[in-house]
Amino acid sequence: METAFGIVAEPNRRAILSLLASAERSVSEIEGELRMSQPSVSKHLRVLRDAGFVEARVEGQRRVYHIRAEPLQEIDAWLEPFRRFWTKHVDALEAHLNRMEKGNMDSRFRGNDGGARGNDVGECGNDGELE
Amino acid sequence: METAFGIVAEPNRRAILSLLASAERSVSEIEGELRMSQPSVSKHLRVLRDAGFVEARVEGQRRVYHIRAEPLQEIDAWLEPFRRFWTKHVDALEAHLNRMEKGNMDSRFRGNDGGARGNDVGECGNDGELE
DNA sequence: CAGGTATATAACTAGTCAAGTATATATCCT
DNA sequence: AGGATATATACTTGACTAGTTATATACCTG
Repeated sequence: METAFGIVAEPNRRAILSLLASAERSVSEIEGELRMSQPSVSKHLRVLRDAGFVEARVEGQRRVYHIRAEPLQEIDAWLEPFRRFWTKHVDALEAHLNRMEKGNMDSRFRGNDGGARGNDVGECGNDGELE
Repeated sequence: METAFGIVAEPNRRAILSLLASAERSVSEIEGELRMSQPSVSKHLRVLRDAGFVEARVEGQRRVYHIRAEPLQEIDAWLEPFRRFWTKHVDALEAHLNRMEKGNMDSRFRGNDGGARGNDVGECGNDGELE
């Protein structure tokens, strides 16, 4: 499965990515934390690396793997046309914004108020329902 | 493949979803626009329906399918811990926020500064998965 | 009711893929 | 150098899955 979606379809691969999301790790660390066999980890990492999800830094005899953004962004981008299906209602929006901003804004951005960006909004009447 | 990711890994399924993102359609309409065989479309729709991605409304002899948000939101939520990898830089952040807010912010939220929300992050959302 | 249209399902087939076992390569340590 | 540690790869096997063909079901129209 060549596409980013196919790569991420594998549960162990998602587990590896989630693990690396918090901090980079070596193969054996992943092996230990996820309770998978070493060849399995290596093979998944190979797939992830080929697809650009992760990158390895050689450090002695270990390879330390870390996340690369691009393929994940691709998935994020694909979701775009669908977001209107859950950002229509206020509470859903708020929840989503909470999720979005949580832990991402560093102080550099705090002054830049998040709400007032000047883009075309029009109304929020959510008319675009299909029919 | 039970998980939302597995469902979306199939290219034809993504094509169907993308099609339905713009407007609901009947089976034969999908069949025509995507150039796939009717049984194939029906089978994919069955999978998508079972997984909650779409819902069918019976209309005469046609079944009109439309998007349901939940499973897609689930994928969106999974991406959360990774967004920091591309929202670190200003322009990327701005672009992302633009995408997020466009058409979604109503006046109720304009005053609410975006950066200060405080809730816990925890770590990787769904580890206990493997098998 | 008959014939046509729209959609769903069944059975089979071929391709894909993940896990396991065994082995190869590379680096560290003494 | 030699042994231990860390990681990668080869090969096989079993499971799953998408597509096709054929058929079933439901609805609609005259």
